[in-house]
Amino acid sequence: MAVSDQPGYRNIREPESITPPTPPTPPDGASAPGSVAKAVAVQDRLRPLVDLVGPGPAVPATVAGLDVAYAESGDRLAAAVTVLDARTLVVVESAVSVGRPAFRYVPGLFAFRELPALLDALDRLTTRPELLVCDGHGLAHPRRFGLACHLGVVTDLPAIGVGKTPLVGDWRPPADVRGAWSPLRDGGEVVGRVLRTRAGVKPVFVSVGHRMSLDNATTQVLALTPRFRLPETTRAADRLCRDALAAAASS
DNA sequence: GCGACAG
DNA sequence: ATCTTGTCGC
Repeated sequence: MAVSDQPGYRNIREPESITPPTPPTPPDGASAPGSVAKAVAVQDRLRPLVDLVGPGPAVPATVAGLDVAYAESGDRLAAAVTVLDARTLVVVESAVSVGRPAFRYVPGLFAFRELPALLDALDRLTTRPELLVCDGHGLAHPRRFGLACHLGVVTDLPAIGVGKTPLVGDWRPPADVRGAWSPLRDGGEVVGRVLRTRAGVKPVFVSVGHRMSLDNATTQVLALTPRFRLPETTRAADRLCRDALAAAASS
């Protein structure tokens, strides 16, 4: 079956000349494929490497948040990683990387767009965080290999995905109480949880990325959301990459 | 053929 | 993702 015939993928075209002449492709899945078909192939190859058991750290010392901001022109981006003390939620280290989107946006292939810049930012850290909290999904993905899985496998760090909107799956709104959740089901399996991090506010979509159990992922997200809908890790990274983009634009 | 579609 | 006008609430 052709890629363009697969369910859930309309309007898929080859990413024309958005990707500059690409150097030799490293075999670790960290670089940008030259086509949609190759990107899907990379996901299919790396998916078996996801550790679905975990359970991951119960009391991590440090937790990293990752996020990316785009220039309005869409031709420039800033990726940020912020490392927080998991107990105090204070930022202890951070790094940014400014560059170009590595792939056009295609639902399901989102990781290829941001991964290179995020990995570059991670490389600039002196600390190795004990958990990655990604802005996007992990297993809650059409091929069970969203950004959080990709980032987790490539770095071999425990990782979870926290999305603001669903990509796949059926769900019912959880009770309007912080901590309430309902399963996110797709294709007959539970791929994540719809978690209420604040009463009276839209829930978030939590899924396993790598080396984490869904229970622990839920626990960690609640620990990171004492006050706001989104994890403090994500909020810190969001602020940082926006600021970095603004700074890069004016210099 | 018509929707649905992380950021 | 980013742009947008107004509105609500602390």
